Amino acid sequence: MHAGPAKNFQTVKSVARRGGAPREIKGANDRKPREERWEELLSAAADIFYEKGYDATSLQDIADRVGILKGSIYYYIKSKADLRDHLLVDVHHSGIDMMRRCASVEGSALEKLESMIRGHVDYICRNLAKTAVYLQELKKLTPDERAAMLGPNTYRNVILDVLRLGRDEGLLLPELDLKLTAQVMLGSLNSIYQWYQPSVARPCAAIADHLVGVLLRGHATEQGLRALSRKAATSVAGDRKRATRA
Amino acid sequence: MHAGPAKNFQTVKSVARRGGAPREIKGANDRKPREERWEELLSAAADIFYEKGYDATSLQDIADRVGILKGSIYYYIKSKADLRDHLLVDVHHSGIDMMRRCASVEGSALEKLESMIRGHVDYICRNLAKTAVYLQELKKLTPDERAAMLGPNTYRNVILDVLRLGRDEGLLLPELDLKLTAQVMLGSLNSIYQWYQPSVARPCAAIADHLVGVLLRGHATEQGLRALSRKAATSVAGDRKRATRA
DNA sequence: CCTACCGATCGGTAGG
DNA sequence: CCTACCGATCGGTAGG
Repeated sequence: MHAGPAKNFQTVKSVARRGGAPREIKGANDRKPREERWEELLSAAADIFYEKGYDATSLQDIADRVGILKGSIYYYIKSKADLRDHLLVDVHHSGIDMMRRCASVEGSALEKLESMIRGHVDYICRNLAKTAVYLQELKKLTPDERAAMLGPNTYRNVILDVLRLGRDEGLLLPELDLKLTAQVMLGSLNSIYQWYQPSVARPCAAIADHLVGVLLRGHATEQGLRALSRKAATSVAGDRKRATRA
Repeated sequence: MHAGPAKNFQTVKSVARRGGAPREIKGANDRKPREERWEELLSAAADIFYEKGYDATSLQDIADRVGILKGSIYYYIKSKADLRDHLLVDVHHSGIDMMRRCASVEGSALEKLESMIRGHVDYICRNLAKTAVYLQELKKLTPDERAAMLGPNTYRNVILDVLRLGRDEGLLLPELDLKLTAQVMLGSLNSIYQWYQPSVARPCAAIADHLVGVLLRGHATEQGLRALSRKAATSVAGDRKRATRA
């Protein structure tokens, strides 16, 4: 299943300890620092949860991948759900932070939106396993559990704030239901994890470009699109101009 | 493989036949006809798979909901996976059929596209549990398993065909990568199952309207949008015109 | 982190 | 469809 060193080196250890000699005799098989092992556990858990799903993953699977015994995992966690919750909280906060930074770039609401789209697509592609676990397992929690675990901040609200700004600036179509818009935008971006697979042929940036184009054209006013195309050569509106010329 | 349960209804039948008397002595506790029970099983399975996920659902859960013993489920299926596969195949074929019918409406590619969007949104909202199970469990299969179970036809290809038509008609932006476009469109529509919950406040049709608007504006040429707005008073392009005027 | 272990539950089956 | 059952595995724990 995985090629690693032999796993039961305990006897050697106790012998070495009793002898008074430094216990790092076996080098490669030595215990790792707590923090390091913990990171290994989190990342192995994310990978296997991604491959098989949380429920179908046993602690045995995770222990095997990391190279310890199943029971030893309880040296680090209190329950299987505990391991999952650590992942959810980590992903949530790092993702929301990223989204916030993107929302705070200088420029119009459309430029903020473009930055958020690129940031989110990039984040998902770079953290496929963790994002997938996050999105899939979050749905199984009740709203109360979710709020207790992650706090009141949501991706949807970060997007919604920028949408409201854009509407006030006259850059977004006035007939849009902004809450629905935020939900659909977020869903469209999130759905990437369902089909994306790292590939040279279609890099992550190409997907981001595509989504920026479709979503901005889909929601912005003519005025908004013109303002955007006046600015950047790399922007969507720019792409559209170029394509139209060709 | 998926044409309903095997047809060996043995014991009870033969007893009834042999005795000649009607076997409906116990009234409330009576066995239901095989087909009826089978439908109950499929629908209970879909609901519970949706609530807890396939892996976290035990056959005991399903048996309890239907009111039979766990072991008795094997009168209808050969394995737990068998039950899931029946659901996947059913949803796939009924969904693809619906999509095909939408794609064959008279009119331009944009009108076909609008019909497909409405049809798919409606299908998801009306079959939330089954769709969710379909989308979630399908991802866990290898491409080979998927092809063996569902055949070569995919949602993505039905959409792709219409997109190619639209590009040839000059109704879609020429710079679009159509395969990527089909994938993203499908993902955007599918993501509805992640957050939709039946509600009077925001009916399914409002979501469909929104997506038709965003997706058509996001992908169509000016010419395509104008042609569409010339036709229907309820179309998106019409909405945009009205909004711009306001 | 390992040893050694437990109760509960799981999918599944033989036979009627 | 029920009775009666099984081997395997699961999450988890006491104690070092």
